[in-house]
Amino acid sequence: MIQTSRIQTLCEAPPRNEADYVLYWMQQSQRAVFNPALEIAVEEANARDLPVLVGFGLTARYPEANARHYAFLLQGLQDVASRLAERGIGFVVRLGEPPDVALELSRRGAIVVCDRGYLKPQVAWRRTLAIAAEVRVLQVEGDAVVPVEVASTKHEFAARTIRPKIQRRMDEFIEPLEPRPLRRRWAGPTPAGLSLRETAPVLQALGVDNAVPPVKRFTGGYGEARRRLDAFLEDGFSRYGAQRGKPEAAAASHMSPYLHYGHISPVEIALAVRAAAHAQSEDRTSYLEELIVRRELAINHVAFEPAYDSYAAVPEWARKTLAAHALDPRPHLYTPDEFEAGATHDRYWNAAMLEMRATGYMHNHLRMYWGKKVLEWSARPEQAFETLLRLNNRWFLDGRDANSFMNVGWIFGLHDRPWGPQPVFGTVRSMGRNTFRKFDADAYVRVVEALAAHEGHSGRLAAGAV
DNA sequence: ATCGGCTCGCGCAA
DNA sequence: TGCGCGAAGCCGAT
Repeated sequence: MIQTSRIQTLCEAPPRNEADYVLYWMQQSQRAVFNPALEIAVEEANARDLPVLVGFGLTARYPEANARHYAFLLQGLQDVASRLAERGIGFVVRLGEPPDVALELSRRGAIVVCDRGYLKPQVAWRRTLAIAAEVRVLQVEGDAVVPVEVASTKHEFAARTIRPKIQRRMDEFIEPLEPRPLRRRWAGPTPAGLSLRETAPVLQALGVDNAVPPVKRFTGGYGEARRRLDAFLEDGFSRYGAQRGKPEAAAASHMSPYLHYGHISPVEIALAVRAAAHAQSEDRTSYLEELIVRRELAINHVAFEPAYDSYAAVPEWARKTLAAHALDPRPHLYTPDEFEAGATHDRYWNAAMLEMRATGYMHNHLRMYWGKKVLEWSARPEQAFETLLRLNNRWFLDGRDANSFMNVGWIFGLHDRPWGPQPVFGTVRSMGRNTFRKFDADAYVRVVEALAAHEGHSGRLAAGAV
């Protein structure tokens, strides 16, 4: 049963009688497993004795998109292609603006089903289609556990304000989703589209920024996401409680890039975590807190704060105190390029930057330290915000996510409380060397050097003064 | 090693 | 209107 609160009608036009298929316009939920939009499309098709066609619009014009992001995305689409073929569902990927691709394919469709995204470009795409479409368009929200407006109808101030609202409702939404039997398999020729057999020619055709190369550390797609999840639950989860604060221990599940591209459903992860055999109940609780409460606080932030991608999204108390300290002397001052090059005096900070550049990932706790230092070592907080957002969105596989905007905002006080005043930070929380009391920072540097070498980065980190 | 103070605003109890 | 409390802070006193 798919909860009706996951479904919204974006275009009220009647379904088309003379149609060849039901179209699922896939953009956010890039998976063929545990995808409620896909299952709704199957139900709609079965009701009309039609096959299902899944269409995906691939644009190189998405803000800040680069070869790293697209290689991962295309691996995910390869996984989608093989699973849909097995299930007898048609699949076409076309170059173009997603709503244009969807509109074109909708002309032979009885209805259109799409998934939901929360960022401004994703919302705009769906609005564009909804205005132009000549058939009914249904949106199915499959990448949040609790649909955004069910959790809250306003911008939440902090985790503690949204937590009870989510916890009250989440059990209704943590339910299995079985694939529906398909009445009619896709039989005709597949509409013209890109071949996904090889990703390199597609990257070439897209002409995306090659300065940020693909990574070996993470391979995209549902199959890979599920394999990692199972390995984590078998092995890592038993160490999660004790080790999760330790970036050098690799005790994390690394689901964030997969969640960002919709390669795996958060509901599927939540079910698996609840069922995990060797887990302590505390570990389950803290994992679900991050997966659901924290992640959906980020979704609430981008859904209800239109300025989420600018410094204006930082709460007023924090902007005031940072402004009052804008002229404080900075003991170290770097340009955005120096940050990006990992050329600071701080060896541990540089290691974090190298992990990000070389592998597209950074441990959560280090993301905080790393970000707080960019605030501390930039000439102005507004500039630090821009630097952080750019680095996040450029190098992280999970960049350009709702979480990216929340994490950057948190550095400046978003969803946080004030603390005793410090230079530069004012009453915004600062972070310093205490961070490294909690884990073996030198071991972390060695881990990063090994990971970077595996990605083809030569040489060791410069010694640095710290 | 541990503890209190620093400081703001939401949301609930009253 | 008062009060408890919050993403993992820092500093100084004991």
